[in-house]
Amino acid sequence: MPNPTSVKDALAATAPNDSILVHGWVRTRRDTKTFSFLELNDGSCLHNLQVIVSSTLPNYAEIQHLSTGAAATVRGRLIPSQGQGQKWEVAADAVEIIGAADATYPLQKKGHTLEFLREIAHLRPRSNLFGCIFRVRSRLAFAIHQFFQERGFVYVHTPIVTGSDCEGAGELFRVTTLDMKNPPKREDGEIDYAKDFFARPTFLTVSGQLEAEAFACALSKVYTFGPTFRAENSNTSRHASEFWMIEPEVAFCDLQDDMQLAEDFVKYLIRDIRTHCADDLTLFTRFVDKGLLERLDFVAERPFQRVSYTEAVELLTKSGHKFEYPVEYGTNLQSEHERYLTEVHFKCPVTVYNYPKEIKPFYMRLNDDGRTVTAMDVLVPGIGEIVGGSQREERLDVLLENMNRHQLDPKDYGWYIDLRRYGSVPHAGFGLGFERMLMFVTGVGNIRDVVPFARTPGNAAF
RNA sequence: UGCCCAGUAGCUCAGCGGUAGAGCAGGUGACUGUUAAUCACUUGGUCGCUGGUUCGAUCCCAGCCUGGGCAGCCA
Repeated sequence: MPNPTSVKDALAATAPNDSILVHGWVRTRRDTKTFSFLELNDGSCLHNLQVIVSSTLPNYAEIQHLSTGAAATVRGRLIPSQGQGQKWEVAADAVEIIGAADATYPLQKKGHTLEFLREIAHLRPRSNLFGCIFRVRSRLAFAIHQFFQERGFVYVHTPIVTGSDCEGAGELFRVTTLDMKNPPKREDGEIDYAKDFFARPTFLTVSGQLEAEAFACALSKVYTFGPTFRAENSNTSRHASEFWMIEPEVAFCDLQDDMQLAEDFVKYLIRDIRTHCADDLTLFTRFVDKGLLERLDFVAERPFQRVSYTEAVELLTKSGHKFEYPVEYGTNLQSEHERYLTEVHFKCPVTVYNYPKEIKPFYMRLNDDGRTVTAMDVLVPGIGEIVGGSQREERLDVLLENMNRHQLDPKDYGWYIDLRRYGSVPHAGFGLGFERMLMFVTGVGNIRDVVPFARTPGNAAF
């Protein structure tokens, strides 16, 4: 009995093979008088393997009832196809029905809406589009590790359950084993988390940055790549409650280095997907976003535009463009402003840096002007913010002052402050939203469609 | 969370104050090295839920539920 061959390998064959074994799911069946065409897909690639099933096979009557979605194993000979459209096909000697699928199988041969497919998240990876998306997702994750590993970065697993609720990146999910119906109470009537599992309040992490800083101040170049959780009631096509984030953190690194790293990183990922997921990208180009390949190449080849926040505000004010929200110094750039910069004015990714200190978190390094901090955001056409980063405040006194200004209690940040007390060095890092990068690379417009089983407000089915 | 849009067959949609139609899928048959095959016939619906208006509601109104778009928060 031969070892199973993947559809991908079968289609890439360089010579016929008179004994081949293929597993897969039936995509479609077409009958003729003396034989049937069976298209088998096993997810190894976008394409199906065409199988010729002769009516002389003993179980041919059963095979004629094989419908879309059924699982089958085929033994036979890989031969050059007589028809157009594929180089190889399999002439079956035996077809074993492993798992039938009846008429209630929800996936048709015809296209479905993305909204419908979301409701059958357990079956949608069997569609062409989602097969492509999740193969690209896998490759993108691999490329991320490759980029950092090639450059001597150390992969750090920062905690998912965190004891600090003060990372300043949004609402947190509480982690508790207390009995919600009858929680232990303190004398003041508040819930007594000292009696909880970790003997303190705990949450799901919103960022591994602070912990990554600790490791960067020891291993010099580190990165995290893991799940993060935000309990924000965000209902948009680019927010999820559970998403993956890549957070490099580099010691002896300033904002300029940081911006360069982010730019090199994004370009590397695009080039990697461009060369390793060519087939999948053609499907996105055909059915999702006609301009995808051009945009990817454009972004990979051209330098990102860099403008300071102050320049960006001036540029937007002078543009003469009417915005729904006015542009003024000291407020966050609105989506429409970011879109104007990256889609209309520069028509390429834009790195905006040096934001007013008031609108950024306490850990960002204060610039010499005393009014801005070394923050940077990378904005890309179609998605908006994909990277957010900064050089961190390494000066103990300034950090404490920042915390004071943000009304944070240094007691809650003991270990973090320690990093400035012992061998403190300039360091910087950023966070890149994995799903947003995946959206950019595939052209898919909704974050719910690049996550295997998406978690969004009001939705954690599956 | 706010504003806007939509819920009709398994899917994608049309329709209309007098309780419904198409294409695809499914079934049957024909035809064919086909490839989202083709052709003929055919099964299939409490028109999201609950109230209200009306002689009569799938259609008009209100509330609710679900989905989507945009905005805020961010990655």
